[in-house]
Amino acid sequence: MKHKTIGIKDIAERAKVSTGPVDKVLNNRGGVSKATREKILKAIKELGYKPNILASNLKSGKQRNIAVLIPKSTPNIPFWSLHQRGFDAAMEELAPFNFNLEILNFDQNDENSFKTQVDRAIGSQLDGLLMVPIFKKETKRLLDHCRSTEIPVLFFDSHVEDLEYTSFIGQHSEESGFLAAELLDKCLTRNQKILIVTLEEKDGNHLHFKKREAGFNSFHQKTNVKLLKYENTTENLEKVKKDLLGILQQDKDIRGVFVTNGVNIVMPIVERIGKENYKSIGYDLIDQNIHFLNTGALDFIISQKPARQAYEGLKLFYEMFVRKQIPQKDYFLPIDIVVKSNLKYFSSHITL
Amino acid sequence: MKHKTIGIKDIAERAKVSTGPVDKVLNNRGGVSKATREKILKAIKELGYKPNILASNLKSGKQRNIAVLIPKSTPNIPFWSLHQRGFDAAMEELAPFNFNLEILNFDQNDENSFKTQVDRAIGSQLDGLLMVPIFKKETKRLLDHCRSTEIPVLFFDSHVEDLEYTSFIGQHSEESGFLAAELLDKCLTRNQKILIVTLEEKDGNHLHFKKREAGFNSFHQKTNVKLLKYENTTENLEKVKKDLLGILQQDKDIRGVFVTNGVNIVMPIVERIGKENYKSIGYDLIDQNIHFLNTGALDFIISQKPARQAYEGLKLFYEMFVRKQIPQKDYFLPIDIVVKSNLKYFSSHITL
DNA sequence: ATGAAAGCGCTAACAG
DNA sequence: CTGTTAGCGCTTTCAT
Repeated sequence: MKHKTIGIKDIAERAKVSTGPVDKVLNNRGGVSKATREKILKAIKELGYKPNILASNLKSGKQRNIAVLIPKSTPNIPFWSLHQRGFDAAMEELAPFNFNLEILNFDQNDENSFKTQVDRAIGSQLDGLLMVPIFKKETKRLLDHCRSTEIPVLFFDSHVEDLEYTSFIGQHSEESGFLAAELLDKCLTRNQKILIVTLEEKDGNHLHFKKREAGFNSFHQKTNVKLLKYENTTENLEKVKKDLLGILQQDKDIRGVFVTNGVNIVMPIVERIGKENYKSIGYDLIDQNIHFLNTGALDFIISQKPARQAYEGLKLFYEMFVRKQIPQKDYFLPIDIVVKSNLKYFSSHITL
Repeated sequence: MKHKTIGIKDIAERAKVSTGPVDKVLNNRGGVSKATREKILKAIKELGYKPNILASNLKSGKQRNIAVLIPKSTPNIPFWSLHQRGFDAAMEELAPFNFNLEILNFDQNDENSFKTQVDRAIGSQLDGLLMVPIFKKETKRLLDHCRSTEIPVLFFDSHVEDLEYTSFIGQHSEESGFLAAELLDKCLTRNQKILIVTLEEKDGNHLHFKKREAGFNSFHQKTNVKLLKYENTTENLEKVKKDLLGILQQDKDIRGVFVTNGVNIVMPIVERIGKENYKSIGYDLIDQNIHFLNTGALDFIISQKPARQAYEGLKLFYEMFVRKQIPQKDYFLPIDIVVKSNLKYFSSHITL
């Protein structure tokens, strides 16, 4: 069954022009008189023309250069290495379309390193930019450049308000906190208290943590559950540990622990006192955290789905460049709940 | 930067033949002498040739006919309507590659209707078959036909042992049951009992339910938690309801409810007695179940990800036909935990 | 501003 | 069995 495809030639014929102008109209390249443009658009509509992306990409065969501005992974913060799987998967899938990825790493605690990479991005010949917008001022500078050169910019991981970007992909942090609260609530009784812990890198980007906490609190506005809060930097870890130990030992009504960041530091203390006394929840599927899921000390992990963010980000460029679709503004990924029994699905390479 | 692509011509040149035989070797079409075949394969390897799927599909432009053998959705069992979203998404994404879907519905309680559709599938000109293998005998007949005509067959939703199929996509039912047990265990104390409920259609396919239960039991081999079990068909619903009400009222130590099937029938009874007394978990994101998640009567839903199964199934055919990849045997999708707070991500059309 | 025409890399039909 | 060749639908260059 050879479904008669209508192509650029049919349009040309119908509009009584040749294929040259038709192509120009289809790709908004200009250089077509108003009159013929009208005729062509009319023919396109009448014939219900759908472009053949295979033919179009076969002919042009052009490279699409995508730069990825992402913090570098460190032994302490291996989180940023989790994205690679998604980049790899997408590149593999998009291989026929000549995507070209340049990863630009920076130190998330050092604005200068960010600036350096922003400069490199501005200097290179880009078709698209996928970035974690950690530092606002430099991000704005980069964004201005991209706007003037019409390069689409996708944010991932972190959201920044009132900046003009193309699209965002990531987790809704408040909702993840709200979800965490619901989960702990199911495991605890009403007279039990919950400790909220946030441990921060000294100069880091803490937006996520605040939002998670806000979401958590928002759930508990309707309950009478007592929430305690401990917040500190990771500069003096010994003090942090002593503090936490003290808090948990002193108040035996604390039975829930919500860690917005640094769950791998908190869990050894919980284990010391007795993991069977606590229900706990933390973020991110890094090995240090997974360990405590396996020992049973940590009950839940909420994943930000870094690999999926990376994968969907690149696919979004495919949608834009190859399929000429206009993306939605924001893509909030599903918030996955990971426990010991379903861990393998999320840590393995099976799915993203 | 024009990365010099090596094509079929380069191979021909290198092997001192023309493109004709090269194409035949690449596509295993036969009709090539052993000697030239060797030369060509050598050249392919030496040059690291990668086929250009754009060109290949542009030229051949052939239709791929995929039949989908799936139970029909009914008001009572809307589950089978959830797949459509996945089919739609995949078809949209694969539009350039001329896939053609034929949905063959059957009554999952009527082997005859299945047979009818098997006949239709055998009679039509297929390139691939995506099916729920409910009835073993007829499935085998269809499989034999497909093997002899070299049509790849993907099973989804249900797994059938010792049948030769290409690949399976779905949920690992035992593991989902094990997960359910872990979740309830987090919410209950050791002296509380759990009721396992299975409600079956009279002639249905109950493999999933048994496996879920087995997984659940397997978790509790290491605990001292008391498990009770209630199993019945949905033929006499009044009796079922009376039975359940009796069981729950009589034994106030029952605080957990695990429903392998029919959670929408069980939950009204839980609500009647007092939903705050129970932690409960059931399967499938159909509206009737979602309702109880929203009222707070049902704590967890495990989704089989029907839309994702449908989507991945079609994508697998894309991998096979277009990208000429050989699929793995089994794809077990991640087991998602859905609670009230993250429900919207799984019921909406955002992601699959 | 428009038309004509040469391919992109591959397939498939046909001739040798 | 092997070589030749005409396109697939679109982009792009060059001439008009």
